[in-house]
Amino acid sequence: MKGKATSFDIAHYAGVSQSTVSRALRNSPLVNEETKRRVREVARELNYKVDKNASNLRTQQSSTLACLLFEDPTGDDSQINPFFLNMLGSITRACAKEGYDLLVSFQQISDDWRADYEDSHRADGIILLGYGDYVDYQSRLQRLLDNNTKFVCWGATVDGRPDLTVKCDNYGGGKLAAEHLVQIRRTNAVFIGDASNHSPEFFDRYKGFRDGLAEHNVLFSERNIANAISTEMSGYHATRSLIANNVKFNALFAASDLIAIGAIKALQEAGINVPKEVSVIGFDNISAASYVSPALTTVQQNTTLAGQMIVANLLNLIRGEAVESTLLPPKLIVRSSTS
Amino acid sequence: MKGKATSFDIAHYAGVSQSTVSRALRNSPLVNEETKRRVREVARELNYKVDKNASNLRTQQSSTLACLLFEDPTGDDSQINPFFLNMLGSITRACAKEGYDLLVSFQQISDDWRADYEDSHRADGIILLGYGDYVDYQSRLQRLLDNNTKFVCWGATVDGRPDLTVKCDNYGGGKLAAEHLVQIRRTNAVFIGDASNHSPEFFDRYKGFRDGLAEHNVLFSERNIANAISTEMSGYHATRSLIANNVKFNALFAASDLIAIGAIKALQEAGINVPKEVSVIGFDNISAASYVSPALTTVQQNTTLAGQMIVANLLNLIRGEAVESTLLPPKLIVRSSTS
DNA sequence: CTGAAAGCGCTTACAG
DNA sequence: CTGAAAGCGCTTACAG
Repeated sequence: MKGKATSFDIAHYAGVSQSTVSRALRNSPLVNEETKRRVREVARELNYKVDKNASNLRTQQSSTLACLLFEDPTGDDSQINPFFLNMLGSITRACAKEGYDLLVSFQQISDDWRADYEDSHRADGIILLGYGDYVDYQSRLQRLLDNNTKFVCWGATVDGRPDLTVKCDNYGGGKLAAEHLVQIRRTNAVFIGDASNHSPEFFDRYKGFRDGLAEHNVLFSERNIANAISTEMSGYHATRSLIANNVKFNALFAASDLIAIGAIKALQEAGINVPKEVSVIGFDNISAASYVSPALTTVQQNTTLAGQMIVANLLNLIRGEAVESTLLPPKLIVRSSTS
Repeated sequence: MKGKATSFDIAHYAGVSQSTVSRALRNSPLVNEETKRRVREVARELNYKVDKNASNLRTQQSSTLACLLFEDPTGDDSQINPFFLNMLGSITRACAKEGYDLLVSFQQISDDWRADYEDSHRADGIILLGYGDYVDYQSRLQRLLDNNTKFVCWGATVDGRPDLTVKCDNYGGGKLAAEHLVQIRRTNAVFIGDASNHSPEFFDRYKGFRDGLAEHNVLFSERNIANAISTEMSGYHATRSLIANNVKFNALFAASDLIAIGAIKALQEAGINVPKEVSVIGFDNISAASYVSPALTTVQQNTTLAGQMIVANLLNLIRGEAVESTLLPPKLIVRSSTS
């Protein structure tokens, strides 16, 4: 036989019709057990596998999800935020568990999104991951909605459709950070990250932090915010400029671990001891957080659960079932960068 | 119109035949420019995308590669060696650049490989990533060969088919480590990792290391090998047992960065100063290597280039072109864990 | 330059 | 329980 075996080949050798082969391999209750056995044996012998293109074409679905991973604009070639790599791992696992394949695609946030996986029947639904400018993001999400594409976003909310988002309780996470600093009496704090509606996740972390301090009668001044995107480099420079501007503080809350790691570097270079002079808290709990010195206190996001919820919600959407807005609980991990 | 538009819908609205629509959208030189323009406009208006299942079925190819990522047997849910996550990132990028999609699948090394992506026409070729027991691995690779599946392996060689492997020059990398230790006069070394044909990559690193020392008349005793798989935990325990057994050494070469990071922890817990009393060298240059304290000297593998070569070689195999065995040059990155 | 038609390999309603 | 047949939406050889 030349080329790959088809269901007709199996039918021929098993002495049945092609329809019966198809039914037998899909384990249809209509088929006689003995017939099934024979068909399966021939299929195994000929190393036959159902052609997914044909089967998908016929059934009009793909048993595949697509994951678009947006990168930070700085995006040098090998630098992906490890947090998203963990998410990707968790999503892949969750897909496998549900019998779905996962198409992965890295996207420049600035490019036209290659979000046509669903239109081209290559995927039944799409997962959107990554930070980016939220304002720009919204119009594109709206376009996906208009096309009736099934999708779930990590972090970013879609106007009027909270069910399409899975995210960490960023506000609550910010509060956890504030409460910890209150407890260790380090309330003269700065916040590093974008505290604006361009980065709603960071903004929520900031608001939770500010409100958490306020609940203990600590006023947080907006002058103590230094803007940064989620990279080590950006955290480093933001912290340096705070120091250069003579801002006095004994605690630093960074919107992400990468920012915090850059901040620690800047502090140490300036001869400022962490945690003796400045306590530092990050957000995410990437693996580097436990390696950096001093080990970083941080607000953990449960990436395993996040991946599972994203996939579960997306599959429900695809099946046309109702899905609820999903908020995952953060958890404070105390290490030696705060005291 | 209900459901998604098809090429017949476009044909209807553009006033041409369906064949012409297909040709126009594939930019066939046969079609009149004005006709193309009209067809494309209608396609855009109706948000038409070619159905990939139909097109793949017809052309018998998928423009998709599959990447199987094997996990270490310890594999707790969220722990994937960051080195492979970087490789995955680089492979994804390389695929995108070539116009291919990437299917990602995590596999337990012990399971039956879900390597049927090619048989089911879901992928044109397969990329195999990850450490595992090489002896077990070989028979499965042989099965892929027997099925005439197009694939490329990272690290592991396939008997008689060196062209199917892309790997780092592990032997040369081991030598780099040895030469560095000779230079800083720390030649009473131990090796942590599996130095056997079950882990050919680690074994090569070991052999390069041993031979590199021998070239400078330093004899390396096999009793200075402690077995470990590529996890922090395993490196930690291996190092502890060396210390417990009273083995004396002033240098430690770990087969991977994760092992090295675990080793540093064990040394520090035992009150042994790194690098004053023991110099430590890892392998990979994962991002944690620069965060750990002291920052880890390591042998870097160029993951960006690796991903590009893997994809390039696989595409050549798929096209039926000749491919050469590919060995990537390692590079020593000196940080503060050696002196 | 364009169209009518065959066929890629399945799944499933229909008929028995 | 099984088979013959239609049809999923394309691409491309063939004919003009």
